[in-house]
Amino acid sequence: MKSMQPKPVVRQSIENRAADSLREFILSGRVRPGTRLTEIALADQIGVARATLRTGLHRLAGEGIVVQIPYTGWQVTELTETDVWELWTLRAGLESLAARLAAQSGDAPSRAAVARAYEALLAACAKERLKQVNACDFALHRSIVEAAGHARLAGQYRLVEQQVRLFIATSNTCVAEGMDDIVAQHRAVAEAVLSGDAEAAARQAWHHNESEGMRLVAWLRRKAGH
Amino acid sequence: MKSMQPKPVVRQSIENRAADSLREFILSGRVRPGTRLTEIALADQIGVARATLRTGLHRLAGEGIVVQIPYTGWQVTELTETDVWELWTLRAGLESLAARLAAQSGDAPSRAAVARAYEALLAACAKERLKQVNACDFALHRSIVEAAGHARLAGQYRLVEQQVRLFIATSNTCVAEGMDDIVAQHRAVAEAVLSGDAEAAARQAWHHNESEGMRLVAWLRRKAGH
DNA sequence: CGCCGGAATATTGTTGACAATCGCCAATGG
DNA sequence: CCATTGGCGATTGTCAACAATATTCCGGCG
Repeated sequence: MKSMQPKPVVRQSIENRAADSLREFILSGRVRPGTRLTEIALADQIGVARATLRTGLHRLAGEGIVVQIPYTGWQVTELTETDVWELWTLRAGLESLAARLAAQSGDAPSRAAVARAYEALLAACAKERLKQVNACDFALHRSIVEAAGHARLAGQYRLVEQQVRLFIATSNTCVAEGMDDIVAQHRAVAEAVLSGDAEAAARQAWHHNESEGMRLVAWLRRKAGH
Repeated sequence: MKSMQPKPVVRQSIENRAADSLREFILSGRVRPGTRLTEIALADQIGVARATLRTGLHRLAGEGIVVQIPYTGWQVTELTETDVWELWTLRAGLESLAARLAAQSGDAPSRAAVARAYEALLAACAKERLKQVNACDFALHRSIVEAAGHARLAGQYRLVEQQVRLFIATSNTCVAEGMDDIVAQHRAVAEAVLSGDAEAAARQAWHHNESEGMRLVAWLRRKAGH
């Protein structure tokens, strides 16, 4: 009877809590790319010592979310057209590998998770709720990567995903071109993974991310040409 | 006239120097996997304050070289059979992508660097100096990744490479099965990259790393079976 | 002798104070 | 007027001290 017991205390250092709080804040898009963040202000805002906050910031710098400017401050990462190309090609490469591994050796529970994530995406598209579609889109990608059963791959993918989130939250773009397009692109990947077709899964995962990345790069170019 | 000017002063924070010193120490193989490292001892050894050293350790933890045990100490990462599989599959995936990009769009200087690195590997194999062969092997791989012109890919590859180095430095194994094998495996990759054949480059880079990884996993299994 | 509980020890986690650096602005000199 | 220099303020970088935690050790009891 779990409900008869008090909930276990979650142990997490203040340093890690600070990093998590900062990450959430920055990935929310509420602070613009290039914004200077100072340790004194942030430490005051989240209620920890400055040195504790530094640990968090160093961690986010390692994740590519902030950039350290020595003796000056920290900046929220700005993502250029080249950065977008890099993120989407890297995401394509990592996901392609994950889809291949998931198709080859994903176990029944992880396959079920992929199937559920795909169904959730379909349902969100049917309701045409863009925010929910976006969340389900990420969740499907993630479920495929988790289905690969490869911790390092999942860890590296998470770093890329965070930067993809940062870009989407701060760039005022809509990644997809329509609900039908979203469904079609993800169907090919999901079906290949679920049917165990490793080659097709790898190819479709690559293609989906690559084409999305090229679309975004083109969007950035048009935007820059105003 | 560069020689008419004093050499620029290299600015690097003590925190970063500490991280570099620690990384070099650990990757040298002079400390065994699983060894507990304490902040007090390390800080004393490298001559910085403990809090400064902590920053360095946190950085290495983010790179997967050490593991943080809260309130207890830090440990040099131990790499299991699963870890080896992960490292080599991930390295294969990243290098496959890099080789594809290098073959597609590597510029002339970076291609020349790949060619030089390959020639250096051939020369080292001809002399049968294993330590030099190993260094040239890493250098060739790196040159291909740099030729991709993709900073994030190169950054993520570096993290994998460090852990590969850690494994090799601490595992008492010889990765290759002979000079002829080394040459043959690397020739296929180098030639595909240099000839601009993206598909072949990707395929050969994957195959080389995958087969090497499988060999190591098999070696670990034999070793564990004693 | 083995187990358990409490205390001690050795460390890490957090904090605040001092040292170092950078950027900006004003003053000075050519 | 423009370029250079110096000073100051705002921050970051580093350090040492205190707080918190986990492990080890020791003593007592069954």
